[in-house]
Amino acid sequence: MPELPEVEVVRRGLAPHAVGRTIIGVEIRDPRSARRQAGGASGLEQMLTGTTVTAIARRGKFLWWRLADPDGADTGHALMTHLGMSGQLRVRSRAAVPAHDAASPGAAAPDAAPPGVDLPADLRAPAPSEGPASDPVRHLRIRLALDDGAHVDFIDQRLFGGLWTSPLVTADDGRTSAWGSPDDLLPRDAAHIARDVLDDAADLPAIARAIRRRRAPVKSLLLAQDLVSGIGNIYADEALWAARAHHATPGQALSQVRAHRILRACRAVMERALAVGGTSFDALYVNVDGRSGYFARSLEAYGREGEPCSRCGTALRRQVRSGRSCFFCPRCQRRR
DNA sequence: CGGGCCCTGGAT
DNA sequence: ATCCAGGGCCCG
Repeated sequence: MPELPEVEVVRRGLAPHAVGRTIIGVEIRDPRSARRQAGGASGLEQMLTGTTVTAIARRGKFLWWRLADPDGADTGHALMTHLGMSGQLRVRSRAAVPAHDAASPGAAAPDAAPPGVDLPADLRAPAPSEGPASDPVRHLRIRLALDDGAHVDFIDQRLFGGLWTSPLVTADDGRTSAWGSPDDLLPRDAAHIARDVLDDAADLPAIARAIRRRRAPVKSLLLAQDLVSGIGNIYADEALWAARAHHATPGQALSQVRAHRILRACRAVMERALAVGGTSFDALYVNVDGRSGYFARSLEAYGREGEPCSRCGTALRRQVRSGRSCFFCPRCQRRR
């Protein structure tokens, strides 16, 4: 499940392949992955085709591509990417396309290619029904063809993510809007997202004060992306474990010191995850599967119900709150 | 502010 | 055959 560190790994992996490239073709194999696009699938094709990527930026779990017209002027819209639960972006150079990935005769419907774009046969996506359920190719939803022969595949098994364009607005604090952003502009659809804990412009003491004004359980406040962004269910549990805080403690019940400590724990766990995520990176494969690297080894709380707490040996417990699992140590993480 | 919904496929 | 996981958005 991609949270901030995984999305940042994707940003860093995508940028060197995409920045400076022109999008010459857009193939939407499942319009549900473009459902947030005004004008639907054809709207997305029209907005992207012929534009040049000038930057890849990220705030929280939202990733966006800055786009310029052929004359170099900013289009005023960004290509938004959200990975949701299962989204991946994969960059493939033309040479790296596997043989089975090339469309066999008759595999792709005649109308699969976008109007006005003649994609070479080896750049066309395979039919969605091909391959076993475990094959990521089966979940290829959108393919962007770049002018150097490479393409970027958006793969999303559970369809919670998507690609769509959003007009640029100005960040209200006037600072650089996000990691990788060249200026203070950001997409309107990301303007309500708070700065994330790795953002230099994030004011952790101010966020701590905001948490302390709220009555809701601290974990649900950590997950509120308009308060502080980038934290998902897994890293929330990890940070609360590290800060020895109980997920159900009301924000109002926290001292400023404790609230600040929890936020610093969020930052620390994200930094550690990002450092590990970088190791599983491959130049031609933008890996977003966080489980493969960091998750297997470093999780202290998440998914470890019944296992001993590494600090005190007490069996970790699991509770369901608001439909989400909370893993915690009943001894280290007291509700206060 | 909590719950339902969007989705799929692996686990039970 | 049913349940469950997850992020974000919309509803009440």
